Amino acid sequence: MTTVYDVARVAGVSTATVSRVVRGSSLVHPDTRDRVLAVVEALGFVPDASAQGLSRRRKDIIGFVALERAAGEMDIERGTLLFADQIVHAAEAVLRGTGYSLLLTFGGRGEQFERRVRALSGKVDGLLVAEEIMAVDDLRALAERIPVVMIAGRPDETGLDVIAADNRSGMTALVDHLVGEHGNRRLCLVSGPKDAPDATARQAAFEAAVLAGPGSVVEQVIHGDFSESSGQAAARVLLDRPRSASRRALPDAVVCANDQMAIGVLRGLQRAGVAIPGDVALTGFDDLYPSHLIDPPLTTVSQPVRELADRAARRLLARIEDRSLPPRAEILPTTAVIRVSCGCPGQ
Amino acid sequence: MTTVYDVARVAGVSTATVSRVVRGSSLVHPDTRDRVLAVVEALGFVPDASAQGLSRRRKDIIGFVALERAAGEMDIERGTLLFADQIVHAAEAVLRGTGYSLLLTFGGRGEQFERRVRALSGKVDGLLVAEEIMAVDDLRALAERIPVVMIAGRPDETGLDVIAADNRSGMTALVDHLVGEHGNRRLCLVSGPKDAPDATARQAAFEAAVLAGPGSVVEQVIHGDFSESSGQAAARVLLDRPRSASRRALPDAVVCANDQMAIGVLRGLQRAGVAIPGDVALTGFDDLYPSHLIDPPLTTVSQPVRELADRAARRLLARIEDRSLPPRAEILPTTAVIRVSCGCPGQ
DNA sequence: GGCGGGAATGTAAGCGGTTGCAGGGATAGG
DNA sequence: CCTATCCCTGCAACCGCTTACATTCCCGCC
Repeated sequence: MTTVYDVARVAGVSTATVSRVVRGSSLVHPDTRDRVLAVVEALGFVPDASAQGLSRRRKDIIGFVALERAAGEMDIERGTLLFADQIVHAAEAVLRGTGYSLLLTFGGRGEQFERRVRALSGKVDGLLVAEEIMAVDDLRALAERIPVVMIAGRPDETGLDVIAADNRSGMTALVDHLVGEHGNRRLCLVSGPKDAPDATARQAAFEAAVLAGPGSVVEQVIHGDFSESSGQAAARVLLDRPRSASRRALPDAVVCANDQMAIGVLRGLQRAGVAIPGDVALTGFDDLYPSHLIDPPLTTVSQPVRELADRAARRLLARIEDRSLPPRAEILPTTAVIRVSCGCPGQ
Repeated sequence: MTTVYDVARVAGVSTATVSRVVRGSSLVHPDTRDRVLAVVEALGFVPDASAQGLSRRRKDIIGFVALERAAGEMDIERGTLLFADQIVHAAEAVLRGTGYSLLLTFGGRGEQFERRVRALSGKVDGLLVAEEIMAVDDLRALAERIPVVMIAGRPDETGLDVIAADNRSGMTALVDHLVGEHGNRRLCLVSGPKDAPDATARQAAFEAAVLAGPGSVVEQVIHGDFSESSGQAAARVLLDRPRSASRRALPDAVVCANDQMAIGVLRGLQRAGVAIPGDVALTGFDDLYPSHLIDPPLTTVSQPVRELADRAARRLLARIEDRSLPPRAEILPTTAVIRVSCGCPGQ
């Protein structure tokens, strides 16, 4: 491996000069610079990042930690671009121009994982943490050593930088659309697990929005687990509802707390001969699924994933520059994406 | 930032001992070890990876370089798990147990990109390079400095380690299925660009397999560009074919060189009232799309992406251990994934 | 001619770990 | 009681690059 010493010797200068040339310092005579550069090229010299990092106290690497889907989920998710992947791409794009690189680790809670993140923290200048992957205490401990920015965590009083999306705005817009544009009155929600923060936030927003609508009512809330199969189960529940004189069996619209469950509901209802959106309007949440493959295209709420990652990366870089920045929670709005499953015409 | 010196001082030992404890060396008295460990914990000491890297001549990081989809493609690809993402997950899974981390960079050919990869090479112990992202010469130059393993590149005489998939086996199995099981005789191929190695390989395999079939013929080859819209264009070409006494307008089966184009063809034909697979059998290639969202589920050829990445990662680790390993090209078979669009019953 | 000043370059001290080698203490054997 | 061994620890020299500070050299000007 060629080093600055090799280059210095061959070029007949000191290592200081080599370093200055390589790092692009201005205080080098053009002739010298050219000579050194030629030698660098000839010898194929690439500075060792460890040595640079040690000397400059900066590694030019930032870490990204996210949940790995379990092996079981893998098949379910097969073919879908995950939240984490989108974040990776967006964050990498920000870093691209800066000389920083992205180091990543996936995993889930657990002793082993904490250890890995800890080791990881020695390799990076800052950490991007997606979702609620670690206990808040561990996060705080981490944040004391290196800058940490959370993506999509609960923007609570952790005292950490957080960039998150607001479940409310999109859900409200969605319900307004369903009620206002399409005149739906009797709405059902297929919610997530009761202990999932996102699920409860979406449910609260849903209920508030329906309550605010002219004459609209929450007819039923069914709890799923965010999986497609739990969506199918929800469909069965809907289909089994007794029809009475005062109400038809199916509601006007079914709002789901994520896209996967919406797909499940869609499949379940379609299989029973229910037309979507003809008989029932249906919506999802997240906009992670490739909606153009679904028939009908799914009306949903879009999380600004790339924007989230983009801002988080920038925030982290800023914090690395200036460790004393006050931590801040930044909340981005979600938006309703109107496609066809709500009853709107295509295209 | 606490260092080994801090720990040593507090624990009343030398830095050597601290280092030995942290690295898990056996030559430390249990009592000493416990004392040091306690201090490490109390002080929240995490060894600096740069210093370790410099000293041990190993960074415990491997790099991954892949093509970034252009901004334009982004929308088309929206919601699909990309080749690169799958590789990232698989490679990371291999590394997870080893103490190595994955550092990644996306990009495309171009001066700027070469530079970035070069700088990257100073940060890692080895490089995983996906697809033909760099000129072979640049790759060779890289490989002279650090271990490099290519994923899915052409397994030609580059003298580099390559792990690639074989287009032939899957395509052959697919055509055999179409011809043998479903009795299709008149087949069309929607191929890729003429200068794309994968496209030509798939086309050659297709033609050979059809030729080998009992009475089967290649009725037409249409060239697309791997995009969904080019698939739609291909559908138009198929629909415009003159029908004559000797042949119906549509072929028995349309084989596509990737899934995207297959989706395009599907949409185009369905829109014209053609039933898939009732009127025409249709197949894709890659199995990257979330086929369970498509109606009908797409019969296609599966690239063993995760297996590719898994082996590449292992190979790279092996090469890092022993730089003198002879380079080897490893070719994995592709397999036909029979779903519904070929005419088979679902589930 | 002498001197202040600025530009270009060199010297060398770190940066924070790791590890070969040496030292010291305790135990066992002579 | 002396010495050979075996453990356990410490000393100190790197690893390769950066950078504060020192040095040298060249101008220009009084």
